Amino acid sequence: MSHAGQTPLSRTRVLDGAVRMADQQGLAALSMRKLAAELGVEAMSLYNHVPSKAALLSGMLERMLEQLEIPSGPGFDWTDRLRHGATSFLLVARTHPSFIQLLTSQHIHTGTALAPTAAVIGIFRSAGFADQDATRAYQALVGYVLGFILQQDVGTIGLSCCGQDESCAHRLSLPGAGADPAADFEFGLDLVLLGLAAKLRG
Amino acid sequence: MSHAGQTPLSRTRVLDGAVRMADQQGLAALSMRKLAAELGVEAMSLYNHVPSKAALLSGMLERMLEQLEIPSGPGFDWTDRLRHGATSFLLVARTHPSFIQLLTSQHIHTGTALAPTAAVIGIFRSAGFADQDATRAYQALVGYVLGFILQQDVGTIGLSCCGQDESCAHRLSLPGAGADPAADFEFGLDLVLLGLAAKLRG
DNA sequence: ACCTGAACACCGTTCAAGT
DNA sequence: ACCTGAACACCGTTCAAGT
Repeated sequence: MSHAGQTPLSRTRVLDGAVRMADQQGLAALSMRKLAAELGVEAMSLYNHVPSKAALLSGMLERMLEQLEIPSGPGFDWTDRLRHGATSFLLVARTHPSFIQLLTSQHIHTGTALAPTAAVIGIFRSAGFADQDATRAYQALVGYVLGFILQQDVGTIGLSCCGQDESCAHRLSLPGAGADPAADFEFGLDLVLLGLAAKLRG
Repeated sequence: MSHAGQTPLSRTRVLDGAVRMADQQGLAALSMRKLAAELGVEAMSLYNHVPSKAALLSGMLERMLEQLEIPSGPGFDWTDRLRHGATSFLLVARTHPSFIQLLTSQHIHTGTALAPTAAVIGIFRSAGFADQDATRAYQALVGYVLGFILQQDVGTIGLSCCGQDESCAHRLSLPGAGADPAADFEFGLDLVLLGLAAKLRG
């Protein structure tokens, strides 16, 4: 028999398996050989559906980027649309702990990869920001969102030395950090969005 | 002879060599074996001065963190001290392209590693922020700085497909991005610092 | 005390061979 | 068209041996 009689391999099945494996065991534990084993197949079979490990990682990233929700329709204030987009970004990062690492190590130029960027720029444009200001607003907002998540990840990983319980007080010597992560995130998000709104008015 | 007659190996020489190698060829190209070769020594000799590759990476990160300048003395407004610290962070990231990647992959709890965090928290405290607000201000500021650099790195690397010249217009479909990176950085930095200052006033 | 060389258990990937 | 198995050039690291 060819592949133990299971449903045949496909790019989708390979990518799904890779994402699941990275979610559960971390990106460092993901190897072509181990992924193949978990799919009940030999390592080299993967190369029929994915040209290289780099392509596998890019495919995983694309799958995650597709999960971003950046509302474009009417019925929402531009700040609310960006707030929704930022929260969606945070959610994807929580669901897929390798998201940020993939984002910063794989460089893809497909349509689905650039769509979120184009969407956010579009929102700033329609809000009234001119070319360069739209770009700077984009960089400020995305910078904050990306950095906050990164920072929390560092804190979380650093925590692992203290056992499973999150009651580790000195964490990063930040008093009261992590008590309400969502509120912490929105504190800075409001700071940036309100600052941008003020800039737009005057 | 023992090591080709050169100056003897030491932790300092090993770390310096590793940082230089990562600066020039990227973190991915840094292996114990290649580092040893460049130091004119056998791979296993490194283990006399560094217990593991993870320890090597942590040591490199510590060396970079020591280069951060966060002024604590008087004669400066608290926003100016933070502005200086943020700019210093940007400089270290430019000098050592692996800085951010090391920061997010190595978790160290030594004094020199936590000093910058403590310094920034201290500045917010002395400016008048209470416990939780100081932490949130810290997260907002560091989040922005970290994320902006990350974002620029992604953009820069993405550029590599267009050749050496930076005249690649569509980059990340950001109009006018990269024309004045320092000004772009300060745009968001001011946004955060001015927002925090306003919050402090009431 | 420090450096070496062989060895082990891993990697990603090529290539010739099978069906 | 797709899967396999052996092979190649790499990894980090252990261990026994050298000086």
